Amino acid sequence: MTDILKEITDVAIEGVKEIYHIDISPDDLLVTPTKKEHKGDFTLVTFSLAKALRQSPPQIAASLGDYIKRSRTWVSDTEVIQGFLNLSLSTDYWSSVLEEMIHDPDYWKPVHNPEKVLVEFSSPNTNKPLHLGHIRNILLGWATYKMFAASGYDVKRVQIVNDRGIAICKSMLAWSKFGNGQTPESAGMKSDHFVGEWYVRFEKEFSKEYLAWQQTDEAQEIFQNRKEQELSSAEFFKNYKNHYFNTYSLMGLEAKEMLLKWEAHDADTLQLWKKMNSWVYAGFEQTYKKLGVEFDKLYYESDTYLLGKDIIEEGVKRNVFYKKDDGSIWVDLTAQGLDHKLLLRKDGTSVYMTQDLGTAEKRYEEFGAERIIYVVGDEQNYHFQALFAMIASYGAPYAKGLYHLSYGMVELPEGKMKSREGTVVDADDLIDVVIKEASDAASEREVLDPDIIRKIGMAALKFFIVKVDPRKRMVFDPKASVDLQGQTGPYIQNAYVRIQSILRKAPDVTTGHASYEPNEDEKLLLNMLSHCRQVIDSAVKEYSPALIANYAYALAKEYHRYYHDVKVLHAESPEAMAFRLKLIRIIGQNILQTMDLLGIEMPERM
RNA sequence: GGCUCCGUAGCUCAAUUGGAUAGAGCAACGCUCUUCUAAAGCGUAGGUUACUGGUUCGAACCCAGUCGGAGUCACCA
Repeated sequence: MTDILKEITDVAIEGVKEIYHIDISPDDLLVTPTKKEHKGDFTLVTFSLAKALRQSPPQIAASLGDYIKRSRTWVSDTEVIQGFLNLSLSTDYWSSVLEEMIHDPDYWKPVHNPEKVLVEFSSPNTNKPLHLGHIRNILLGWATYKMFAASGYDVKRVQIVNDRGIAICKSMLAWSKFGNGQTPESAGMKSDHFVGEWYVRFEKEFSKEYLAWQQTDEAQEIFQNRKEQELSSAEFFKNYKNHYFNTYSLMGLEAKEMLLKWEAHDADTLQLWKKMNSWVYAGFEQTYKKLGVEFDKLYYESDTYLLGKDIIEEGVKRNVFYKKDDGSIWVDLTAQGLDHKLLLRKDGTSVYMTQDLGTAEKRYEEFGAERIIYVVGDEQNYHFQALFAMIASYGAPYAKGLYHLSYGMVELPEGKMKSREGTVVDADDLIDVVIKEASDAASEREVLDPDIIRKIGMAALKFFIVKVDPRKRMVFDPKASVDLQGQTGPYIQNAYVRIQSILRKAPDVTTGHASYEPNEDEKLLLNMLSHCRQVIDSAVKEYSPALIANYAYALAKEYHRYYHDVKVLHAESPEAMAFRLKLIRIIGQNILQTMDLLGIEMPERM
């Protein structure tokens, strides 16, 4: 009786055949947990059968109810309301559910084939520290890794580090111009923040230069001849900034020269690049550690940015891609509802798309990954659509296993984060704030272990983010995220802690509980626990750790109420105590395990 | 403007994929600690699921249109 939903479906199909002599498939039936306000544990919805069986839903429900009750001992009672058939399951059934859970510590895990899966997440640029957007990415990536692994998949965690390009050159340039040989140590700063400061410095100096240029005759003439005459000066120059950087800017020129030198393997440039990147990596490492994540393999863009060219060459030969007169190479994706995409510039250098092709190929060769999950923000939806369509177009064996786990942007209550306006929430700052908040709250109670405080603060932060459906944009309210009450990580931790507190005081119990009849709350808790597997399976199928978060919260909430209503250690009978001790132990384990899938740790006390 | 996604209580989010009277938390108000941890529990109040129409036994969910928001449409990543 491992899968009660299947059992119910089976007996219903059997019943329909017996009574109506008609074959139906499991897809024709819907079995759901019974709504709390009605009596029963599971509900069979019969409306969809009405047409095929030529009878009204209440009649069908009644006859099926009779049949099921007659033929299955584990159904103790049935009730028909409209076309809903509510089934109550027997005490024996619930008792056996508890026993199965006790004897199978992995009862909550869905089972899948050990398919090889790669999860790519985090994937930062090396010119500045991690921020709130990365945190959502990292937590989603980590939870995805954990839930796939728990379901039996062979999962590898990777990130691609965007360690080259114009952005890091900006930091490098500003540091070499204005840095006077400062180091993170001499400046007393976390090393990735230190590098970020130089990026900011570049932007500041560049803005100054740009502003000054706007006053020149050259700039004014361009402004006068603008296509969109309705634009104000400020609006026009805001849009023109990128173009200015690439054409007139001296600093832009210097940065681009630096990039060229880097590509030409200029020794000094490479040395500077290595130095600054090593600072950034040291900083990232600390942040990852605080977030409790690690990786199996790091890919560096500096190693991969030339990949993919042979695929393109091959594709041109096979007429999958085409060459324009100027020598650039393109792919036509109009058949897939997309447009033409560039793959190789006319000078033969590659673009982002090119290396993505190469990297996917490389990963398939290295890991034999049958599925690659890219955790990347939804602003890149189109890019991945094109990428996957393209890979499919040349018939790569791994094409069908590619998935873009697209998540929505994190916004602040006052709107979008903008680095230019300094409204970006830094990852390290945020972590400090939530831990500080946990510490303040703890000091009002009793003095607590710093490690417990850390767990509580991180739980608040992580749960706040991971409980939201990844696909949706979310608003991150810093004040609400440090909340320790209500629908939060610490609320769930508190349920766990209360269980541990009881278990610490519990005597060794040898009494059986066979004669104990569980009450409604206990049946509900067991019901929830036995659903855990389906929840995680849905989370895996939908790539949504939020489902697990919502499950864990619902379980904790139900437990808190149960805790309030029922005594475990001072139960009315030894059988009741035996039953409840087993039950709460399972609940505790389940909370621990499901929260672990989200990267959230449980303290023993709080 | 084209394409994609979104719109649920004052705020942040759910809703078992088309099922019963749309649920939680926060904020507000009122209760409950000599009790296994009150970071908790209980109650009150809060909704025309943006709007209009359609599909059907049944719609927050599917279809059409309208309004509002976001993303994207780079020889950037």
